[in-house]
Amino acid sequence: MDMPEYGFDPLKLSNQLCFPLYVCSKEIIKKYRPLLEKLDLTYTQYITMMALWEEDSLSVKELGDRLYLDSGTLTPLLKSLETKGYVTRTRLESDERVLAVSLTEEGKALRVKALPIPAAVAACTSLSAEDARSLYDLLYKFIGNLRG
Amino acid sequence: MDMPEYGFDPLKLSNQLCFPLYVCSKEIIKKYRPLLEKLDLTYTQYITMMALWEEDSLSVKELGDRLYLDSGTLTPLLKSLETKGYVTRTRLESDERVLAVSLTEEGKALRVKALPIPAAVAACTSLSAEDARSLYDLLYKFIGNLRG
DNA sequence: ATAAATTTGATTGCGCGCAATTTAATAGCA
DNA sequence: TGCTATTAAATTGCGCGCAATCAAATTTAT
Repeated sequence: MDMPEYGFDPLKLSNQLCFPLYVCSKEIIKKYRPLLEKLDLTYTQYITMMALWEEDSLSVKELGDRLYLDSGTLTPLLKSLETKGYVTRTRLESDERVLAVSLTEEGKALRVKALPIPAAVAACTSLSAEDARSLYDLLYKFIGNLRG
Repeated sequence: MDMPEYGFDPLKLSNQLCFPLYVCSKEIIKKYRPLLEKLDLTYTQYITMMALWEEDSLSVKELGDRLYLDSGTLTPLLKSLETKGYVTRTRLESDERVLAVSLTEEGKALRVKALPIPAAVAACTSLSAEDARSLYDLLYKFIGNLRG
């Protein structure tokens, strides 16, 4: 027989922290889509390019560490970026297990077209600078705690 | 010819707000996986069940509005939940376009097995109560701004 | 030197997530 | 009454996201 319940319901959607995280992530990525379409990139491809714009020639492993993605996601994604002509994939002579991913000239040039994107997306959100900063800090605190 | 750049780089991964959102969402859902496995639910199925535990018998449309999901995601997901025996799918006589999703007895009973999950996940995060509250509030502020 | 363990990446398979299209049913209106 | 517009789901197709497995190369310990 069911007992009546009082007070806090741990299973209410509005009592979850994960649910708004999940929604925010999806909804904000949705804002990127029309902008990235012009560059022929998906969001995951975009952050991969960002990692390479910061440091050209990274291994799949290094990319995975920085982007929190594994090879099951990266391998087909990198092949797709190679097909688009944005990156090359070359195995190291010194260690044939390591696949080095590097930008092509076209891939490097794409960065200029991507430059206005962050501000364009930020314009959709209308969070104050302080709120955005707080959110940023809390998210990284969260990630830091999770990694273990 | 390239100009040297000074100061803020809008395309640095560490200058993005979306990236840590995306990572947090994925990493926290990863924490749910082993817990939900025991209930034979994925995370998306879990939040669908949560919506139904809150209010039994919702249309696909209502579920989509509450969960920020569309029919392309929900239709196969709900068929899967039906196959597992957790929900039924019935069209309304009054309006045959509307598909009512309702809990079976097994689906209702599953709630008890799910009760300890939120606390178990919260234990992984070790955010203080105040930080969790701040994060929660900022995320909903963010969602509120995005909906337009 | 050689066997065992580790590391790196590829592959496979499944479940979203979503845009676009289609089908069916209802509501609004001349 | 019909005609149109709208709404609700389903369907299709593609790209992740990730667990699990596999193969190859390297490191290590004996």
